[in-house]
Parts: sequence; structure tokens; C-alpha cells
Amino acid sequence: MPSRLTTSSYAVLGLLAVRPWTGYELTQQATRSLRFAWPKSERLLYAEPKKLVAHGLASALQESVGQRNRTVYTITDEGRTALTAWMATVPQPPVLEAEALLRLLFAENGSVNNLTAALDQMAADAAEMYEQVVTINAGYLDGQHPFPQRTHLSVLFATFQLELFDLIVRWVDFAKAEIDTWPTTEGLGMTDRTEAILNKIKQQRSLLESPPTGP
Amino acid sequence: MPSRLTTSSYAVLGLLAVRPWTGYELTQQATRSLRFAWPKSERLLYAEPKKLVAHGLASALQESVGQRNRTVYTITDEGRTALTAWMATVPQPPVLEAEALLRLLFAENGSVNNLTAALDQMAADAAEMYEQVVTINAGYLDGQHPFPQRTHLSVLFATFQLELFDLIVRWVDFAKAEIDTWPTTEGLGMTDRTEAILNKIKQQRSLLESPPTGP
DNA sequence: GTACTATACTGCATCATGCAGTAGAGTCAA
DNA sequence: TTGACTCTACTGCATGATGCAGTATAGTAC
Repeated sequence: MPSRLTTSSYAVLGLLAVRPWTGYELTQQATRSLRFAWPKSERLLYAEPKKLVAHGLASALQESVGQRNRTVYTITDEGRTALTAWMATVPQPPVLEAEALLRLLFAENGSVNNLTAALDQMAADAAEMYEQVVTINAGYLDGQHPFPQRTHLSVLFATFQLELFDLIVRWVDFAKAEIDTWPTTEGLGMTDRTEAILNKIKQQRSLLESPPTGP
Repeated sequence: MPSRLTTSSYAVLGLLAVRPWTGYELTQQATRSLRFAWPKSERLLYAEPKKLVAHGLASALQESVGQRNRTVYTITDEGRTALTAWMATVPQPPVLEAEALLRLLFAENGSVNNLTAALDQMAADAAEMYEQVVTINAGYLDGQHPFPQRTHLSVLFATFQLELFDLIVRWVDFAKAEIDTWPTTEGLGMTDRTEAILNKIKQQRSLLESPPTGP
């Protein structure tokens, strides 16, 4: 029996619902369009369509380009049915993995400089991804979308990415302002500013809008 | 030779730098405190300290509670040195995994209701995590922090979590207002509202502050 | 013609997860 | 005091997923 379908299987199936792709194209397309929602390795993206074929959700066609073969995968009717059924299921909670935040939690084992460097790196990464998303989406206004009928979906998705990357950049600014007041990373405990933040949290007031820099 | 150290190894090493823990305690503590920065399975969290011992970064001590054994892991001097060295390295970019956003990208394969249900679920998950973080942090004001000298670190970390979960809830509101104007999930392409969003993106203006609901 | 990049994958070791299974310790109530 | 239930304290195994190296042809620019 073929191995079971995972969320990644449905991610690839979703791409196949747009148009047929070769294995190589799938890896490129998934890297480009799914990177910020469901980032998966090239290796896995080569394996998934085979699994879909084994389940009857896609069909494979060998083509030849000169001496070399390539496989074009096409979604089947069963594949569309399975995808529609999956769309009605409950999604797993969102998950964030951030090494830089791990450095914050364990900051007492390094210098203040180590900590700000880690946060700067996270902000730089976020800023770069922000720029990439802006560039790609600005192109949609000039008819650059590869599937124009899908523009409403990719643009709405892009708004989330932009807000997220913007949040990261703004939060790092806030965090660095805080850390700038720390003489060391270690043993500070409940500082006045920490207490002020906690009071805001307790009152569920926004933190980034008015950073505790005083009047 | 022992298998190589991963970021997860340093995550566990960071916990051991705080105090010694048994394997079971490590799984509980990592689930609680690292869940939103470096979420890892219980199974892995049992395996990592063994790897640290093999590398000489931690020592293991068998204790007995009645008829049963348990292992207490303690960081070594080499472990502290390795952790400090790791703190100075460059962190990997942050990564978000969100099944609900995958449903948005492939929304044309389901109903408008399917899509809003997926986004509602993401918002509900975020709201629940938000409440958990507020509850835990409010307790710190009453001296509930298990390691009071680390309060400044966990509170600053918490501000990021809260901003992230709040963003998700607010973005879902924004997205649902948009989707409410869609007669279907499919083939809408470049709608007037999508074009308005794209123009804002091009001008790098904030999207959530003034949603395009018109005057 | 040659250097370089893009296309088009596969194999393998290892990392990581999920689930089932084992079993003793502590707690509470009938 | 016995039984039910939860908490503590793990291990084994199948499978999912990643990273890296390797192979090799096609296209393009100089």
C-alpha cells in the first residue's frame, strides 16, 4: 500500500489543480509560492507527486527533451475530489520557528551584543522577504501574474506575509530599545520596564504602538 | 562518533544552563517555554540530552524514586562554553508554517465557507495562545516566575508572541472582510479591491490600519 | 568549442515525528 | 483497601522529512 497523504501531499495536489507541472517545475513553483505558508525541501517536493500517483490522485506522463526524460504530473478527477474534501477539513494551528527568539530566551549565556546581533539578523531576513513580496506583487499591476484569475488569492495571501515581516522588523526595534537599557543579559529579573510591560499585558494594551520610552 | 549537534540540541542545552532537569521535566519545560520559538516533539526532547552527554556537554545521573529510575541531566563546563559559542553564531531566518494560509492559496478548490472556516480556525488558535501567554505573564506580577532572575527575558519574548497572535487575529478580520465581497472563490482575478490593495503595497502603506472598506 | 547555468532528477545518511507500549508512583473516592 | 485515574518516566519502531552529494543532458553566452 502507498504511504499516507500528508499536508505536503495536498500542498502539491493544490499546485497540480492549477495546471500540470513537471517534477522540476513543482520544486521551483512550490519554493516560490508556498515558501511562506508551507516551506518544504526540494527533495520532498520530488517525492510527493509520486505518492499522489500511487494514490490515483495524479497521473504521470513521461516526456523526452532530446536524450533526457522528464515526468509531467496531471491531477485526476479523484485528485480534485480529494482536494475539495481536504479543503473542508480543520487546519492545524500555525507554527513559528525562530532561532533568534531562542537566542533571546537564552540570552544570559551570551553578551548583549550577541543578542542584538541575533535580533538584527532576524529583522534583516524579514526585511529582505518583505522586499521580495513587494516586488513580486507590484508586478501583478503590470500583468505579471502567471495565473491572472488567481490574483485575488495570491494578493490576499501576500497581505499576511507583509504584515508578518513588518511586525518582525517593528518588534525588533522595540526589543532593541529595551535591551539598550540592559547593562548585561543576566540576572536583571523584574526591572521597572519589565513590570511596565507586564502591566500593559495584563490590561491587554498594545505594546508596539507606544513603546515604554516615556513622555 | 556521536551524531552532530542541531539547533534543538542547543535549545535543550539552554534549558540545562538554567538548572538540571530530568528527561521528563525537560520534555515538559521545553513544551511550555519553547513552544512558540522552537516547537519540538516529546520524542526528540528525550533524545537530545543523551546526545549532549555523548558530546560531553552534559552529565547524566541516575536517581531512583521507589522502584523506578530517572535520569537527571546537568550541564558541564564544556556545555556552557559550547552554548556561549553558539550564542555568537548567526541564527537561521524565521519560518512560519500555516495550513490555513495554504487553504487560502488553494481556496478555488473549495467553498467560500470552507475558506472562512479555515481562517476562523487560525484566528481561534491564535486567540487561545494569546490568552495562555497573558495568563502566564500576568502571574509573573505576583511572583509566579519559576526563575525570577530570568523575568526580563521571558517577558520580552512574550511581547513578540502577543504581537504575533494579535496580528493573526486582526489579519483574519481583514481577510474575512475582503472575502465577504467574493461571490465565489474562483476566477475573480484582479478585482477593484485587489487592485487597491496592490497599489497600497506598491506605496508600502500599511494595510491593516485602514482596511479598504471605503468612506 | 568551452565555460557556465538551468533542467531533471536519484540515493543515502540522518534528523525528526507520531504512536504504541510499558510500568511504577501518587491521589482520591467508594 | 481496592480500584480507577492521572502523573511520572521513559523506549521501540515505522515513517516522514531534510541535506548533501552525485549524475547527466540542454541551452546560452562568449
